[in-house]
Amino acid sequence: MTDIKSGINPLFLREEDLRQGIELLYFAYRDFTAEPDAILAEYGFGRAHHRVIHFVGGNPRITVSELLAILNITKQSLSRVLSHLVREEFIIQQEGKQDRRQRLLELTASGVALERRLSESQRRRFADAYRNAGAEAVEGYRKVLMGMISEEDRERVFGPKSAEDE
Amino acid sequence: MTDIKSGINPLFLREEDLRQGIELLYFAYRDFTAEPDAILAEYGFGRAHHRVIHFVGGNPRITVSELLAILNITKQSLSRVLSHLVREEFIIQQEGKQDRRQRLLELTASGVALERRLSESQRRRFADAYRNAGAEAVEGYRKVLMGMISEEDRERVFGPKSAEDE
DNA sequence: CATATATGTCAACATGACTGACATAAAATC
DNA sequence: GATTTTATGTCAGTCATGTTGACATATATG
Repeated sequence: MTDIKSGINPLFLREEDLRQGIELLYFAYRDFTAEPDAILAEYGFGRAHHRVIHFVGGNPRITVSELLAILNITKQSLSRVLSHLVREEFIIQQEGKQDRRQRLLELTASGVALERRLSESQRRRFADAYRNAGAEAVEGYRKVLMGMISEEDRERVFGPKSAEDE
Repeated sequence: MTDIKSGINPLFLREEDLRQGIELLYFAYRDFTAEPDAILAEYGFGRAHHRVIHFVGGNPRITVSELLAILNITKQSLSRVLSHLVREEFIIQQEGKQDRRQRLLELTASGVALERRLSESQRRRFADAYRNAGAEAVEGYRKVLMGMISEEDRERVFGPKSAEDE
């Protein structure tokens, strides 16, 4: 099943290597969230807050529904962390001008500061790993993971470079 | 931050690219757990059960403390899922021969069957991504992620099995 | 005007982490 | 042989973050 398909079965498709790939992803993800988790705890925030801060930071004036589509959680789940972040003034909501039902989300100054602090930790980790692995390896990392994520996410998050709506 | 340290600052260390690397890891991890989660739900199991099944499957006769060290959770957390898996006969515990305090863990026949089913889903995903990306990219993927995980995990999980790159 | 959409809220529940305290059997050590 | 340490388990409570379902309100759209 892992094998016979095109007749060719490259070495890196051996079960053992696939298993290694799986575990690498598991451990890397775990280690990569550890440091931000510790920072967030200082503020009484959790990983869910981080995600919101990350994507609002990267997509200023994003709508609630766009954010929900990216995070792929229910509005009730988002509501808890988002209102928490708004209450503590890390995020502000502004009424949309074209569509006044929308609450456009943006980081406040403290939101930006926290976002920087959190992402710095992760960027450092990536920068180190990238530097040690080299440019070619980075390209490989991208290729493999890009092939693993759903087309939906790929288009939504990595596809567009053009500004749209609003 | 996107630092100047060795004087050289390769293109792939630009903040934008580091951010892409971070998001790739986030989305890949999420998508990669989705299918197993659905399978597990059939059995009334969750992601925590999957981890136990995975590492017991890959390390037959593992002790509880070794498993705890790999999973990096408390014994109380492990206890809940492990006893569940034992009760439903996906895992058996055998008294250690040298050390009779130990409960060596092993998958039962149904445990193996479930492990196969879960890992098949993830192996397929990896095999596809690997095949599309090519051998060189796979090597890059490994290099980057290996550099991102803690030394502890690297040694414990990837050390003894396969001698890793230079 | 009628309906669809964007957002929010209440309430209940599940999962999987955590801490802290305590229990038992067996191994290791004095 | 007595004591201490280790491997494991258990009770009880808490927290973060996900879920479903029902309902509310303002605004946009046909």
